[in-house]
Amino acid sequence: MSTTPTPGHEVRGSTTGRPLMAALDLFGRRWALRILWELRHGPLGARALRTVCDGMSSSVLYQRLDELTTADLVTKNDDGDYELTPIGAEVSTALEPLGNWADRWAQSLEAGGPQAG
Amino acid sequence: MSTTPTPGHEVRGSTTGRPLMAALDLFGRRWALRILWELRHGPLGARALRTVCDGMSSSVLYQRLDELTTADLVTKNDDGDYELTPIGAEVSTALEPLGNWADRWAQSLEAGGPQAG
DNA sequence: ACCTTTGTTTCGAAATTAGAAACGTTCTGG
DNA sequence: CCAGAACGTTTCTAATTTCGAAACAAAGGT
Repeated sequence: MSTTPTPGHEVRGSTTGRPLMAALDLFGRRWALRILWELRHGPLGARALRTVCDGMSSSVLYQRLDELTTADLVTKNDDGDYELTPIGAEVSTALEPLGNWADRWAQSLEAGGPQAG
Repeated sequence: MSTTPTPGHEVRGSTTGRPLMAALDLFGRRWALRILWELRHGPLGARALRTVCDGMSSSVLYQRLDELTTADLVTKNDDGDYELTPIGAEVSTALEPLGNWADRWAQSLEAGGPQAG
């Protein structure tokens, strides 16, 4: 199967076809966000990508790569390495605030703790 | 089981404990991002939340709610409704650029198409 | 030709998600 | 207090997804 979520189509969890819902479906699949994140600094070969992703299973790697390629977020360059497309590169930019947020999150958990009132 | 990813701990897909990796694990679970998104405008009861999420299965809803609560992103208010915590509300803010991105993504797919050169 | 590294596919096992059903509680109206 | 309806939650089985290892082809180096 190869159901890559795309704007304008019904996706898992939403029938509206809104772009954000397609994005949330696509990015909600395991490792999808991570792959984009790891490619943000430049192209990587499949094996290298798997290594930086702490050894994600190859079957999932290729499935995600296929989805992300269909979604035009990732492409294979002339060297055979995977890299972000222009619009794919914008994802990691759009995700940057999330990186900052995560640090604040960590601090807030240290400070108050999840249970501490 | 109840393995809620938190900063400082080993999470699925990363052994470093970096906050972003914990976030990526937590948010990479089905419906997690969507729940935060749907709560961005205010509290919702469980049943209402399930409705706006296009009928996500209740078993997953409560599992996510549990994880997000443990992660201190969601809390249950005095009315019994679920709402974002302060740090949880910052997630949807941090996610806003992603909403804008998704619209550009949709346009870029319409314009060139995934396959079109 | 041989060994090594990389890219990719396949397959059974393990984990996650889906979906429906069920149960207790709360609220509304007698 | 008693029914009925809506809500919150838990539980169980089936389907889907992900894991993890193994295998094979292609490319490079010696």
